[in-house]
Amino acid sequence: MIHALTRRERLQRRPEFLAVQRQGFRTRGRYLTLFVLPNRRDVSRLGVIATRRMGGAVRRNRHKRLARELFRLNKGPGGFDIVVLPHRRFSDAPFLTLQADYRSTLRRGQRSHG
RNA sequence: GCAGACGGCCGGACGACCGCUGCGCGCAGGCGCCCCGGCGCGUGCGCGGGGAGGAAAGUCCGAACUCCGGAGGGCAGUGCGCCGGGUAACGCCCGGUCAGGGUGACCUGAAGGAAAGUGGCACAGAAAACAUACCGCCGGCCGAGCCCGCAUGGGCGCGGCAGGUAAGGGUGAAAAGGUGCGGUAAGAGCGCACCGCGCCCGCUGCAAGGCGGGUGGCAGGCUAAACCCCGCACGGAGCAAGACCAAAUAGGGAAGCGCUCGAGGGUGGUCCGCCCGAAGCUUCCGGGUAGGUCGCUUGAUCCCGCCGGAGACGGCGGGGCUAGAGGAAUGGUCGUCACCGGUGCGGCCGCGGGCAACCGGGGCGCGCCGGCACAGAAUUCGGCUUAUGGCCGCGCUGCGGCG
RNA sequence: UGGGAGGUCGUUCAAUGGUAGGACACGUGGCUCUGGACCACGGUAUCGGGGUUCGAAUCCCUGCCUCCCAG
Repeated sequence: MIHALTRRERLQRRPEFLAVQRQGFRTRGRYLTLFVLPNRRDVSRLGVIATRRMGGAVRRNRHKRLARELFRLNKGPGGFDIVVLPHRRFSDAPFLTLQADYRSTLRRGQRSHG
């Protein structure tokens, strides 16, 4: 199932996040910032940054859920670690707007890695 | 109609598609262990049935549970504090009492003790706590003066001395009851009436208290969310508690204390008691491991009915199982219908103004647009507090209008 | 998740329950040809809301924010 999202497709540990943020390519969209790094695997993996500065638990959960949904519905060929940093107004935008923003931002990030 | 008080309830509904999670069943295949067939842990697919809240929040109280030795005694410390009841317990809840606030329905209250002791009360003021007397008021004695008078004498104000007073003035948040009448040299509970206060008695209430009568002319400022006294309660930590399995290293360096005259430890105050206890113990530096299972959801539980009670709540009977994740799931898109707000349309209804055309605002209907709060379980309960969208009540209060 | 500590001018520190005070910074004026230094004057604060008290930065309750610790 190409639209599934399992635990293997997630970044979980802090060293993994730091590697993507430091070595990956950063592209900034209207509602989010992406860090993209090739990972030599057959699947892509997702990590979401939801710090306390964004708001309470409800808003941070919503950011994570929306980011997962974007990743799940827009999987490319695979082989990238992607870290999503939502911006402040992220969860106020309609989903289709976010999806368009995500797609164009991700395309720029992946093209930079050839 | 407007404003308000009180109590209770809900926290959008349904459907389609795509996902997440752990439980049960079925299938496929991986790793580890050994007694070679099982056990444990993870993976994928299919089906079935579950999957956030009234506050899950803040972490302000109380408990359950677990470990610390069986939680012993004194001191210290902390918390609570009208009365009766409820509860496993509480700082919570119910019913009452008193005090304060509000026109009222109602609301609020850490509400024991100031004649056990200690402390504090700035500025102002004479005086701020076993009372005193600044400006005053009052009479007496002494001195000198003036006036009236023939005179004994009388009057007026002034100064001094020793007193009597607390009415008036003034200060302050607060000055030894308040108001009125009598009384007096002036005054004063000095006397009287009413109110306040203390004591006694009676009736009433389980009690806090209430009501009534008598009596004393009046004890005595405020502050205990100041120290404190009295009464009651409290051992300490917290699910990262703790238990088990697996893995891992080496007993490396420095300083201090101690070797029976006893260091140190036994979950943190201190002393006593008790226990362990010796060639080591404490602190710092350096190094290793940081994976899994249980605890983990059946409980002071939820729903319904009956009974007891004024109520909080309790008892009995029947039925239900209602999240257990773990860097952390409960999501996304679309449609229909509710609810709220704005706007447009004209069909209808009734109201006010105007002779009328018409104007104003209201309800119903249709269309469009927007909104739909506060907020996310992390061991589990009982409360409190805070945040927040609405609904309901033949109910309650005040004001205004009409009949 | 659990356990603690603390909020005072713009910054950093004070203040037995009795007028919130310095230092640095800031503003104005003086001195100087100008600037600095110096001198004089001035503005600015008790995290919010209640309560106790005659009186609260201080005591009590409650909310908000910040920081620290962990097997």
